[in-house]
Amino acid sequence: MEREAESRDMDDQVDDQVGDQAADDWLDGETKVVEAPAHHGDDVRLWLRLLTCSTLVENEVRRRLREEFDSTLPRFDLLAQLERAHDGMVLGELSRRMMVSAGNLTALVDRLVASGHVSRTTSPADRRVQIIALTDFGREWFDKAAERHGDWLGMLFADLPPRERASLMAALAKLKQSIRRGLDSANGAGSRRD
Amino acid sequence: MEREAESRDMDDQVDDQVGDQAADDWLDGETKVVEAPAHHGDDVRLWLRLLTCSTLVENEVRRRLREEFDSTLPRFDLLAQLERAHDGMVLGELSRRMMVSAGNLTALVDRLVASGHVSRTTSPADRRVQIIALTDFGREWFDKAAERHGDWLGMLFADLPPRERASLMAALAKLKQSIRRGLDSANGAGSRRD
DNA sequence: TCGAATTATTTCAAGCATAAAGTTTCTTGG
DNA sequence: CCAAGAAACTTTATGCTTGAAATAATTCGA
Repeated sequence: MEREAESRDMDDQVDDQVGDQAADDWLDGETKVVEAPAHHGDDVRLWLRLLTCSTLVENEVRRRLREEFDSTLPRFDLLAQLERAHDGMVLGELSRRMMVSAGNLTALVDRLVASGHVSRTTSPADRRVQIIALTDFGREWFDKAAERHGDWLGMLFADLPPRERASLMAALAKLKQSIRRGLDSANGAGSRRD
Repeated sequence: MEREAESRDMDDQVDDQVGDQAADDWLDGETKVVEAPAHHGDDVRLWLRLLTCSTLVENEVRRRLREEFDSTLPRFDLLAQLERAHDGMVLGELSRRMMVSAGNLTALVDRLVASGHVSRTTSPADRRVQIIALTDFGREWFDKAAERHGDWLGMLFADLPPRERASLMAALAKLKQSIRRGLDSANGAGSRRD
């Protein structure tokens, strides 16, 4: 078995000696010999490193939102999605973009309506549809928070050399493509529009 | 204000025309002129891209853990931490490694004790301390789950070209360093041992 | 047209996560 | 020795998150 429990924080101290031996255990074109338990050690390490970085950033952003704005990341995220949609956005679309379940949003939107940041309107065309939109107050609030949000990220990423930054952006784009393809092939090859 | 609400999913379609004009608004070595609201557009884009990737992976791993093992990511994470600690691990250490609050773990450990995956023992040396350890059953379970976990990641990352993979690993290491430094300088410069 | 299927959202139960306050136990300085 | 303080953990209140089931509205086919 693979030992993958390297503490998410120690991943750069861990000795990387897995050595992909699982080239391909095929005798001919049809018979697989050993059902080789390919280790995927590199994959796990990559994932843990990615996860560590996003957790660190996420926790800091959460902390700051709470301390400076007495708010939360989901609230900020939702307003951020709405910020460009000047005519509001349908709840389902919000759900897809934020990659969270619709059931989740019901309560979140409730709270944001209660605090005056967004409005919720039933679509006249289709009475099933809820349209969520920023209020003026919500927009003002978001503008302030977004500026600080940028500052925090700037601070966190300040020591990343430009070279690494560029290659990170490029590699993450490739990674995302790979993930999407992986999701498509594994699960139904249904149309991915999100 | 910066417009940063590019849907986390559309970030590679978005036209990147921010154009870092905020070089440095200094007249001499002492006086900052405009308190320039540096946009940090690149920082935000980098963050959103990172976040999208980890959310996609995380959601898929959660889904699979639930469907194939009727389990959750926090449960898996906790067992993964324990897997290497053959004499168990103190709850506080677990909390630090998993980057979650201790209060959170109390209930999570309760459930894992109830399901027979881990044991919880009060340290004889210090009766405040709780030692959490894998049971045999927990270890067997984890071994199976970890193998599948590796498979899933292998599938998701399969289409990532080796070149990008290498530069991603390297760049993420740098990124993590930058984040850590950012956290240290912003908040207290207290000793970071985690 | 009318009933079945589909779509959009809400409700529900359970689990995850946090910060702040509380409890128990240890440590330490006087 | 013994209080003050620190440390490890738990409790509490609140919010986020999910999947599954329920509800309501629309669409579509016969």
